[in-house]
Order: sequence, then structure tokens, then C-alpha cells
Amino acid sequence: MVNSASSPIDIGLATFCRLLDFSNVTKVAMSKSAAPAPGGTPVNNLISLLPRPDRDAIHALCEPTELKFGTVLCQPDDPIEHVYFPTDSFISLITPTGAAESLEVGLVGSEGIFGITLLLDVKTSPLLGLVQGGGRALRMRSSRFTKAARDNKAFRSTLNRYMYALTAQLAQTSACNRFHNLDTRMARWLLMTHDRAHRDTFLLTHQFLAYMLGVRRAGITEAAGRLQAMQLIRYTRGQLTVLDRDGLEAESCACYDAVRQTYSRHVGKLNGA
Amino acid sequence: MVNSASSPIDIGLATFCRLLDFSNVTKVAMSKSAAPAPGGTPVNNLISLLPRPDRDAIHALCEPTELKFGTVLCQPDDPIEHVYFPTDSFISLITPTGAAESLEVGLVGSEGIFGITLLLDVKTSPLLGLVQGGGRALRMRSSRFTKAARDNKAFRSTLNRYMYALTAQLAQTSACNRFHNLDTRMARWLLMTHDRAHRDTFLLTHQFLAYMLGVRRAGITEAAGRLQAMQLIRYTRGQLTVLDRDGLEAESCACYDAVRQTYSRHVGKLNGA
DNA sequence: AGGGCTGTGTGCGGTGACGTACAGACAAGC
DNA sequence: GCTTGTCTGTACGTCACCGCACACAGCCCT
Repeated sequence: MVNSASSPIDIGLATFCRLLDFSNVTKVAMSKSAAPAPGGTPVNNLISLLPRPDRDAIHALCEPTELKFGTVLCQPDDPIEHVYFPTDSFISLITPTGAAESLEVGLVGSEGIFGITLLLDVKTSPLLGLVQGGGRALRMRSSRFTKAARDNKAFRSTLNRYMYALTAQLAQTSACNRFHNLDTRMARWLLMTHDRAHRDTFLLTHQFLAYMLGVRRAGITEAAGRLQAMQLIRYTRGQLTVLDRDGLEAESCACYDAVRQTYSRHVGKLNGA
Repeated sequence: MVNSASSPIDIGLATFCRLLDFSNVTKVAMSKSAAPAPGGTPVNNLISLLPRPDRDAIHALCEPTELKFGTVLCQPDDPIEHVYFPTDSFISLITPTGAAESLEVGLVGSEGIFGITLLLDVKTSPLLGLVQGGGRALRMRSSRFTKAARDNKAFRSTLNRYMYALTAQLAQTSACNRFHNLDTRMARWLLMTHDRAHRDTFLLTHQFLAYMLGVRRAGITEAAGRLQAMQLIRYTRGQLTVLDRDGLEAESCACYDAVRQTYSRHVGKLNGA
């Protein structure tokens, strides 16, 4: 077992084949369990942005939970049972385009919430939610969430503005996927993941990354080789370490920064990272 | 002048170069003016889905307006002044990814509204709104819209559910742009436009289409040639006619249908088309 | 009639990613 | 030790689309 000191995020992958066929991936317990976050109690930014009384009220409606890598929180068009406020876990939003043609269109970490579409008078999610980084999250039952969003003005406003930022993220990702080449997109993806992982090393396979970026696995090997040659990352056997964050930012496209800026302008300051 | 009987939609294009540099495109009056819609008074579906009293109330807050091709209704990050309910016009939602790298990510016709993000406690739009099919629309001042959405429950609910459908559309388009080839995407685009145009013939240049689909112009010429060889469309000098709608559907990807279904499942029945 | 603009057709070399396939490197289990 | 499964590196032919460039066709203006 490798994760001694660095406590990498568990993007294992034995399960990955099953993931592709969309068979029952839920409740896959990885052999290497996700290690607890490094320092202090992690928080969710959307909640901590609230004024004190509201924050406490919302907290009271949540329960802490542990998300394991590979868990599908919600299949597209299925009812959302709980919403999740990740703290040190993070969740991929994936479009279902039949069979192997899936694609990550958004990423939700401690700066966001999974299940936001409940705000829109619809009980389902249009996207698949896949736990991509195991860790802790706060969760809330849908019924409570709907009620809280209706009754608590500060909460509702924060959520609305996050929905705005997420929409912008979707649109930006769309253009990014169209125009930018693999190296660039991979750099962006790593940065986004790095932000949400709150650590430098995580476990993920080429295959998984290929799935997220909608390219073939061999393509990832090549792109990773190039980033590695530039000394931006180290990548051995499923364990990836970000070596040079600034270098990655230089290599990635403006989309990364655009998404961050939209968030900080409309939702609020990002804590940490 | 060609448009005698068919009264094609005016997707002219002299203005197109200016459009690319994002200089002042607003208020471009095309020499060939958009002809009025064919039969009966057109309606906006979101409004007509409302119960009678609400519908009247919302109507009372709107004023009819004429949208001209090429008008930029809102630059990204600029405040939204009015929301628009197209009736026989339609509007492209375009992501701003610097310079020539722009891309249509959504389309709003009589089934929708432009400016929906006002629901989200943000006064701006993340996307550029470009009138792509000239025609009529109802417009409402932002302040009135915000108020009406707050006070009128049926209205708010309809808008919320439309926001959901639009989000799904964004995500689907994203995957479509990634996986599907040009012929397929072009077929889809034509179908979406056809739905919103409520007529078979419209004026649009290869250059404009290239801009929307994020490809080079020569690529459109080739793809159009193929669709034409299949007898699906006729395309001469900026005038495009849909000949075989079913054929286009067969040629396009499942994305087209998926978007439609999401709409009809969550927002309501599509009238006409 | 002639010139200029706009829109279309076509061609050519380049490239990024694709699909596929196979071999090596490492890890876990027997 | 050996086997088995997972993960990675690499290679090769193919393909869709790119960037660029140029010629031509229809239309408007003078």
C-alpha cells in the first residue's frame, strides 16, 4: 500500500469497468479506504458563507456522511434523495450520452453542492453524480432541502448564485471541450481536482481520466507524458502528484480562471486552496 | 430579392464580420427585413402554459417588440435590461471564449425565454444572447420580471422548470460537441432551428453556421454538400430549405430528441412544430 | 459593361485524436 | 516461485477537421 504519509485520494479503479456499463456501482467499498483530511475540520464553502444564525440552522438539518470513490449518488432522471455538501470529498457531474460516450461537464467540491437542481421545482437530476474523490460531506434530505431553500432567504440566495456559477461552468466546459487540445484540458482538469482535493497527491488511473475527458486511454498516457516531461506532475501507477501548480496554470487554458472568477464574483470568496 | 412567397428568416450576413470582432452589432437593420410570421398570432409557450389569470397578468407586464437578426441582446457579464419571450424570433446563447473561439451552447425560441438567469439573484447573463432569427418577441423589464417571478407562483415554477431544461440542454450540447461529427451536429442544429423558425426556408450563410458550430467555413460547405446529396436540404447562396425533416432526424444524433424530451417531460407540451 | 463585394466550392498539407493491439511493469494471491 | 490481473507505454494506420489559399459565381452599384 502506497498511501503512507501523503494520504492520497482514492481514485482506485478496479471498479472502473463496471462503471462503464452503468451496472450497480453503488456502495463499492474500495480496499484502500479514503484517509481523513489532513488538518482541521473541513467545511463547505456555501454553508460557511452564510450569516451565523442561518449557518447553524442549515447545519442542524444536515448529517455528516462519508462518500466513497465510485459511488453513484444519482442516476440521470432518477429522483434525488439527498443533496450533498462536500467538505473534503468531491463529485463529478457527468452527462449520459448513451453507452461509452460519457463526459464530465462539471465538478463539485467544498465550494458547491450536489443536487442543486432541486431548486428548480424538479425532483430529478439531469446529470449523473459520481463520487470522484472519497471523503466527507454533509448531506440533507431532499424534502428538508426544498423547505429550507424556500424559507431561508440567505440560503436560497447563495444557492441561486451557485446555480448561476454552475451554469457558467457548464457553458465554459462546453467551449473548452470543443476548442482546446488534450494537454490543455488535462491541465485544467488537474487544477480543478487539485483545488477540490486540498492535497497534492491523489490516486487516479489513466483510464478514469480518459473517461472524464472523453478521450481514449492511450491519449491520456501521451498527454501525461508531456506534462511530466515539463516537470509539472509526477505520475506513477495510478498515483499522481502535482509538482508545479503555477506551471499547470500556464499550460491550462483561460477557462480555468474564468470559472473561478465567475464563482468568486457571484457566489463569494473561496476559502483555502 | 429571393424571398417572395416563402418569407425566409433573415439570417443575412454582411454584418457577420463585425459580429466576429464583437464590435457594435446592435441595431443592425438588415436590408431584407424579416417578414411577419405566416399564419395566426404566434405565442410563447412558457406563457401559454400558465393558467388563464396568470397568463393575462404576465402578458400585461410585457410589451411586444421586433427583434432583428444580429442584434446582441446582452453581452456576457453585462446587466440584463429586459428578458425576452420569443414568439416567432429566436435567440442563440453563445459562450464567450475570447476572440474567434465562440460557440453556440443553446437556442431559445418560442418554447423559452432569454434572460432566465435573472431568477438566480444575479443581474447579469453569463452568455451572449444573439438574435439568430428575426421576428417578434414579448419583452419585460428586468425589475418587473424579478418581481413577477417572486410573486407569481405558477410563473416561477414554469420558469424554474425551464431553467432545468436549459441546463440539460447545455450539458447535452457539451457532450454532443465532443463526440458527434459535423454532419450529425449540423443536422441537429438545423432541426433545432427549424423547430423554432416555424417555417421551412431560412436565410443563413455557411460562415454563420460555422461560427455557431465552432468549425471552419469550408467544413460547413462539405457537410452541407453531403446533406444536400442525401436530399435532406436544399442550400443555395444563403438560402436553406429543409426538404426532409424525418431524414434529418435520422441523420442527427439522439441529443436532439433527448433535449426535446427533457423539455416536454418537465416544462410542458410543445405547441405546434 | 465592368468592378467590387459577398458567398460558395475545392484542394492540399498538417495534425490531433481515434481504434486497436501488444508488451512490459508492478501488485496481490496462490 | 508462479500466475493473474491491473496499469502503463508505445506503435501504426486511419480519419475528421484544421488553416490556408484561390478560383468562381451571383449580386449590386456605377
